[in-house]
Amino acid sequence: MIYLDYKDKRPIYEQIVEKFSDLIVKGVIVENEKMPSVRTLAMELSINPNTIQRAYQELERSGYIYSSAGKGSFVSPRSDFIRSRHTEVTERLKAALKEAIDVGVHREIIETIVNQYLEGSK
Amino acid sequence: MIYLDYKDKRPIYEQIVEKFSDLIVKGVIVENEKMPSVRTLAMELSINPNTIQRAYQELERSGYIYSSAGKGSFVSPRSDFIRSRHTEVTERLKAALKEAIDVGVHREIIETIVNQYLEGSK
Amino acid sequence: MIYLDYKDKRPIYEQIVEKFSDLIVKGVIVENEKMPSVRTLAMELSINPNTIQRAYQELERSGYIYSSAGKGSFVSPRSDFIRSRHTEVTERLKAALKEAIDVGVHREIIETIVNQYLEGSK
Amino acid sequence: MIYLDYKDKRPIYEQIVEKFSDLIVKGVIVENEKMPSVRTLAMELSINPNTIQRAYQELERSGYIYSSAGKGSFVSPRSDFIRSRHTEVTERLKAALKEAIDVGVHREIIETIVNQYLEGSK
DNA sequence: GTGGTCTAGACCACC
DNA sequence: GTGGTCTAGACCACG
Repeated sequence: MIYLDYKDKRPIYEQIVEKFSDLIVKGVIVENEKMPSVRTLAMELSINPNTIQRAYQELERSGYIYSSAGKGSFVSPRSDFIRSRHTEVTERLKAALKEAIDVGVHREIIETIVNQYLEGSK
Repeated sequence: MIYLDYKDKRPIYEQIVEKFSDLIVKGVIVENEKMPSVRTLAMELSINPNTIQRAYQELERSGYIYSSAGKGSFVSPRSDFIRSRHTEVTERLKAALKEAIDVGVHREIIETIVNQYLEGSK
Repeated sequence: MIYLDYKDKRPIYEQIVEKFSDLIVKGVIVENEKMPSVRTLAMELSINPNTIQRAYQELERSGYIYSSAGKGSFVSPRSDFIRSRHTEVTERLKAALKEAIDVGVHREIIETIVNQYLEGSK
Repeated sequence: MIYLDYKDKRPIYEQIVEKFSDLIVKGVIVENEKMPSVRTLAMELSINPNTIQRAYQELERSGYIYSSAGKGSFVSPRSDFIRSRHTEVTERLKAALKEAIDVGVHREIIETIVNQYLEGSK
């Protein structure tokens, strides 16, 4: 379900956060579905439970999951995080656009790229 | 000429690299212009010369500047780095677009954002 | 009669205690009225009877209910707990006021908030 | 500077967060002042550095301090956290008021308490 | 020296 | 069984 990339220089817990938030955003894991337990996932990835714990903690802070001791961790209802995710993503888009313009990429090139992606998503 | 942001989580040397690469890309510092010496810049920013040294190394590795022993560091000719910078920036733009679409941001919203920035740059 | 919030970080037994103590304080359940049996409530909420048991123990310890073996649990006479509940609640109010003042919230803002709530309760 | 209460059932890291946020809010520690290093504070309190780390991480997330590897942790400018602190504190006040009213504390008593504190702060 | 990450192993309350 | 906290000790990049 999840693979780690040890060549990636980002911390492991961050990779896990990214993987799961993706799965949740894309609807692969759905509302109120149970997340793998801290211990089992730790064994599966053969890393320390504390690292998983840290990742789950971040996922909870961002509203992707909720946990309750003794029961487990579960995926949050979509409405709880979808808004923040949108603004986060559009902020990144704005930054990328600003940088491209600053660096002097021609407007036509930017338009072409944007249109490609917008067409592809229809 | 350069200000440091201590609340920025990135290493200081990386901030310096970013600041100078920006200045160079935007043409504020031009081809073959002399970079401030490691020692004077270190004093100006009151940080360790090693940190400046490290930043200059990175700038050289990325092709933004070249150094000649005993004389100092100088800005590279534009053609040496401008292309790589462009592809780097457009890659980031593509990634941001893909993610926005994946997450389900409406096409109209993306178009509006893009147009805003393209208009602003005219 | 009672709903659980699984996103609440507090233990379930504590939520149950809070819900019932509220119902009792507000007079929804009255003196000497019988509490639902541990088993039926456990089934209704589909949780472990031990959890209900624990909640009832706490309620008894706090003086909200009393139980007699073989007969069930019953709501205590109001006078038994109402005083302690009042002091508890006013202590919390004092703490909140002190903190607001310490942090530097303007007196006018505090007054406005207080008046809003006092008006609303008329 | 900081004392731990081992009878307190809250986690240690949370106590530390509370102590420092108080010191910062009350201006005992001022803008850009250096926080004790993770290791020295750990030794002083004779607890594990990880626990301090966790506390500092929370303080940073809440905007009270900022940290940079290799340099240390520092108190944020007041403007960075004062707003969030105010809303947090007024929310707590509102909750306390609501509860007092729900439980049936007389309006006159609430008014008396509020006036006491408001007078005391003049 | 600093903060940040990770492991190994333990204990706790809750369910 | 679950998540949550804590300790002990290690390694890393940064300054």
